[in-house]
Amino acid sequence: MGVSAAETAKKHEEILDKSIRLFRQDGLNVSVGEVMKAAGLTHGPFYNHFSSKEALIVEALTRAMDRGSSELEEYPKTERGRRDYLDTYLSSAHASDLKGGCTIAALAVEVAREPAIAKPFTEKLKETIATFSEHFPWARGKRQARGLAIHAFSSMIGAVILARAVDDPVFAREILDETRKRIG
Amino acid sequence: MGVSAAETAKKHEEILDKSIRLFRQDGLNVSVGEVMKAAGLTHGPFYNHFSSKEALIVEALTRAMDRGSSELEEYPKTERGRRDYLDTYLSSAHASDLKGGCTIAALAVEVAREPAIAKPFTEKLKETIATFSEHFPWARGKRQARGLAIHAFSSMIGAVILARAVDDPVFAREILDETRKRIG
DNA sequence: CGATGAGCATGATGAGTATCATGGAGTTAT
DNA sequence: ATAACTCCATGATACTCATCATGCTCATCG
Repeated sequence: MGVSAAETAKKHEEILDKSIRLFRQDGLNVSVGEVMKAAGLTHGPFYNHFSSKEALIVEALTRAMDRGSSELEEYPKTERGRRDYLDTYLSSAHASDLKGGCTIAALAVEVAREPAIAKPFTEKLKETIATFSEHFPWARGKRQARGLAIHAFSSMIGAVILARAVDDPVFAREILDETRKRIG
Repeated sequence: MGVSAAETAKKHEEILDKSIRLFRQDGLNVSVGEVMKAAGLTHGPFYNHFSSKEALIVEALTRAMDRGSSELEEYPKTERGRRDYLDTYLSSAHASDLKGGCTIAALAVEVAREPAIAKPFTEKLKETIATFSEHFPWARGKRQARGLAIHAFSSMIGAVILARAVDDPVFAREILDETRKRIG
């Protein structure tokens, strides 16, 4: 089954997109076979696309975090835009959408265990914090924008992680709402 | 090699203690064999102690979170005690000690992926939040102690998780310090 | 249009995994 | 003390996994 260059490129994209969803959902130990199945292929051709599973992880993680960054930057720099972003991030819908949600919240802990992927993660997190402190300047003029951004972002990450781990929807929502009230 | 009841009980404890350290360090997919080796046994007798790997996970997680709770309660209810607790939690030493550190920060994401263990996790987290809002009443009298406790705890969890995932010690410390400055 | 080569499916390999089966040794209840 | 029982080590079973090898099929380039 020879395949055109365009289709090959499309499959490559597909592997990346499906894999990051699986990684967020089930963790980095999702098997190569599952990734390929999700992309509509068998396990074999994986190594025509990536040199190893670790290479896929690095590439998928980098891309996903890039997307997260540009999504963040797309939000208008108005008060309203910021509110929407925070509302969305701390929504029950986001907490329920592990697969499609924030990559940092889903995978940061596993990154800590796999130092090989820490470098791209660190870069992207720095960008995110920078964007945050630029566009969400709660303390504009107080020279504390960055510190406040770090605190706000940490609490958002923590809240989503806790809300997801919790069995009780009321408690989960309380975590999200109480956090939302206190940032931005 | 028959073994006395006392030694058996001790081995049981050892399996629980070593396993939770391994789980925090490397995640819940640490193998039964590794756990048993860490406890000084071979893989076989595992099923004399636990009915399944999942049973071990539930028991180890519950115990670890109980310990975390009582540790938290042990801190004196003085201003100084609270400060020490927060300083310790948001220290570089804690961030570096994945194995021995906070179970919630290490395993919450994996709990979200393994609903079987969500119930004990939820119970223990509720206790933790309750203790927090009782003993760390930043807003005593304002009727917002609980909300503030949730926000503070979320940001602590998030900060430790991010600091651990990050490659750059200066950035990691910044995350911890900026968070520390803004709670309690 | 014909040769080349990339990407495909199938299948093999070797390592790791959870769990169960077996038999021995010492502890314990009788 | 003796019998029974419990926990141990070793080994077996039946997966699953990452990675590599093979051969085929078409897209692409000359």
